[in-house]
Amino acid sequence: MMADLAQVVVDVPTMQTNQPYTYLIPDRLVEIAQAGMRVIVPFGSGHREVQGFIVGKSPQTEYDGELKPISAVMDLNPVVNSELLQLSHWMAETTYAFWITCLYTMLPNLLKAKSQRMVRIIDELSESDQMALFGNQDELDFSKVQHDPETVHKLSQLQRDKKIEFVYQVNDRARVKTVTAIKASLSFEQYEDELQGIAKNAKAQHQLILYLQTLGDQVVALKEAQATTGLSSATFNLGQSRGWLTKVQQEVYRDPFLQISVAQKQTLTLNSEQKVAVDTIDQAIEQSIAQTFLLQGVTGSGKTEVYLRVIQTALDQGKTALMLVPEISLTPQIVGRVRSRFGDQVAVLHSGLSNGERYDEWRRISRGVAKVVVGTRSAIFAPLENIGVIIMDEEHEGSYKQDESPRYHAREVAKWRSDFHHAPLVLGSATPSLESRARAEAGLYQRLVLSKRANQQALPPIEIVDMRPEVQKKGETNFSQRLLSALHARLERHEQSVLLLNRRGFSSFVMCRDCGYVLKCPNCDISLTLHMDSHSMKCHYCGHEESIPNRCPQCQSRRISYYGTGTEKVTAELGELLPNARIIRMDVDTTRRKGMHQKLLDRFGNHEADILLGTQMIAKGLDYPNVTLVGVLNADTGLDLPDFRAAERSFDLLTQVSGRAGRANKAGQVIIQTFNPDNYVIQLVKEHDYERFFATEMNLRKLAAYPPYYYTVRIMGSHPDEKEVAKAMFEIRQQLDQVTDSRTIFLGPTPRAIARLKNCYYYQIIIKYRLDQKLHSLLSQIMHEAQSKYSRDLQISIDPDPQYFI
DNA sequence: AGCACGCCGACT
DNA sequence: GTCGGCGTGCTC
Repeated sequence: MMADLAQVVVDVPTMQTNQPYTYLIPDRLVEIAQAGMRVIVPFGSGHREVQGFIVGKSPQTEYDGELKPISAVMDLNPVVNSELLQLSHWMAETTYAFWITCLYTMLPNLLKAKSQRMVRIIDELSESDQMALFGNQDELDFSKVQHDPETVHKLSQLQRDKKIEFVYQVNDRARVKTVTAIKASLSFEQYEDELQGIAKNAKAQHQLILYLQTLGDQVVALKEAQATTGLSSATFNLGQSRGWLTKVQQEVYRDPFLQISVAQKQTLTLNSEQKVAVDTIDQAIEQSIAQTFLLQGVTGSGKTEVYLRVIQTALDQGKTALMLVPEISLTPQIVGRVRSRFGDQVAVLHSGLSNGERYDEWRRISRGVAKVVVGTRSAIFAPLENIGVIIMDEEHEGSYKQDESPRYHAREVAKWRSDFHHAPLVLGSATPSLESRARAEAGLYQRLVLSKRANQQALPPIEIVDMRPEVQKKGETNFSQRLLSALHARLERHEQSVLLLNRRGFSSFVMCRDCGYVLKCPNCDISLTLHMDSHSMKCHYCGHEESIPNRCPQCQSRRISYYGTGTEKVTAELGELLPNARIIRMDVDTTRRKGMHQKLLDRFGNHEADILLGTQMIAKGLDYPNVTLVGVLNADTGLDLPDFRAAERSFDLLTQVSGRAGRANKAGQVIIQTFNPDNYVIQLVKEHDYERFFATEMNLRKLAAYPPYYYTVRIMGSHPDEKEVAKAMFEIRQQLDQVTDSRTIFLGPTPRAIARLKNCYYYQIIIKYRLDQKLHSLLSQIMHEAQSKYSRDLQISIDPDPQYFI
């Protein structure tokens, strides 16, 4: 029996509608409608239509109400295959997100249709209403008038009088880019006949026919045909009207690679450690084993070459490969290398692409044209089939966790797909996350170590400079004598230096020196940040902007000025200390414009500057042979944040930035300035000793019951009224206490460090657990009940394994 | 989300 | 008496 019912997940992201609804498949669509296709369905009262996904078909349903039919099917082929459909469901379950949100997250933006609310006239209006509201049209886009209360009021009256109705239109935005192309419409002999018929002096026509004879069945872009023949478009038009050729619209893919410079193709020989790693992973690919490997390699140890080799193996086996990188803009070299090795088989997916480019890359993957995918977090959903290997470079990076719903971790999704495809997963890092390193310790992951740099250079020596005596001697400064003379030496030798200003958890704010007043955002309880570019104070959370005060609003003192160190201030100080040095400053302000990031790096790479001074963003991926000195101006700021991962992140940052020195044949040197020279993080960075850092940090995590010993979940509640959130969150806490395992630990509810944000109050409960059978279903239940149980404005979100705790 | 339904206060 | 405010429940 033909299934004629479809289970549809509708685009109404609420907990109450987070389930498949049953629809009739009308006869005309029975042959077409498949699971994984987007559909338009009527939903709710009135003429409301929404987009949805068919997630299954069935001949029967439990639902005994009246069924509505699917209005339209939006796709000819499923946009979500069976694997990704299952994955979306799993993700919705494990991240407490709406199924519909998960489905959209896996697809390019363009496939999210925009629904338009139109107002349509159904009965004659008075002359004045007609003109005032609709003019000469009989339809009106409601979104254009919805902010005008008078018009809205008028429209709702007319609706009540049944003069107008509201209609919802769903427009698919996905457009395929096409170019005009031509193809020959006659046979070789027929063209011979045509040649007899044209005038002797019609040279252009003659040439056109000769050209068409060479084409055979080929379809050639009109532009290209013009270029090769040198004939004008008029000639081709004439050819069309004579019936010599036909014009067709040919689908093309937008090329996102035009801007990425492709590095020189080079074959590198593997050292013995690399060889072991490659062979081991190759074996898992060939035998289709879903083993996870932790590829632990010091900075510059040639992890990329290992990736490329195992991708090649997957391709040789007729399989595909998926490679994730933390941020494309920071690792353009890697993309370049993959592309130079595998050419057109590579598709790239990252945030820098336009919606159109992203859609085209996605289609190339979907159709099996692209067999290797390189991309950032969301590329983990690339519709590749028959995956042979999945690679995650810099697996410890926080950017692999999405910090909005669905709050998935790409590592977990990668694991899921690795299991599904029976393909190995390779996690690469110089400073693995404690979670991954601990799993390797427990034997769940297989550890592969690259302990030597590929270029045989030793890791650069790291020197720790105690800033306390420096500041006592010279007063407030960002540069120790030691660092200054090292910079001097580089200038004289025409070598380059990189300076890191650690700004994590640190901002330039305005403070009154007399009364201590700090300028804060009126909407959010956080300090405003000084922006010299725009001469204003800005809130980094809500975007509030005001002018820089010259008198303290509290005590009227004029001694109100900025406090803290920004790259601007440091650049100025450096300019005074080393007047001859050419400095490039890199931070969020100088790289805000698209492409600026790469431009600045390119300038530095071309030795147009001696010193690159920047924030965290300079720590990764930078690979310039002429850099022999790395200085860290203030190693401390990240160490004492109220976040259990602060030490781990600092270790990673300092290790990464140290790795920028001495990449080629010149020896490198690293100088780290700190007010805490004895801190274990600083000391172990100096020793290049990740393993001891791991052991030390694991002990601390064990004592404090944090990951990897415990799992964490955060429940966040928000409401415009503080009393409402607090009440609801305390009730949730009680509910948790009663049901969950006694060994499970709760923190809170507490107001967030920034309790008020965008005029909402935030409270959070942190849950730490090891084994808790009931917790998951209880959390799902809390999500479900939230809307009906508490105030309607209460927002509850649940974040499994949150990355930031402040 | 968006809409209907229903229950209360303040108005022609 | 009724218009319109918003709290509540439902959407195959």
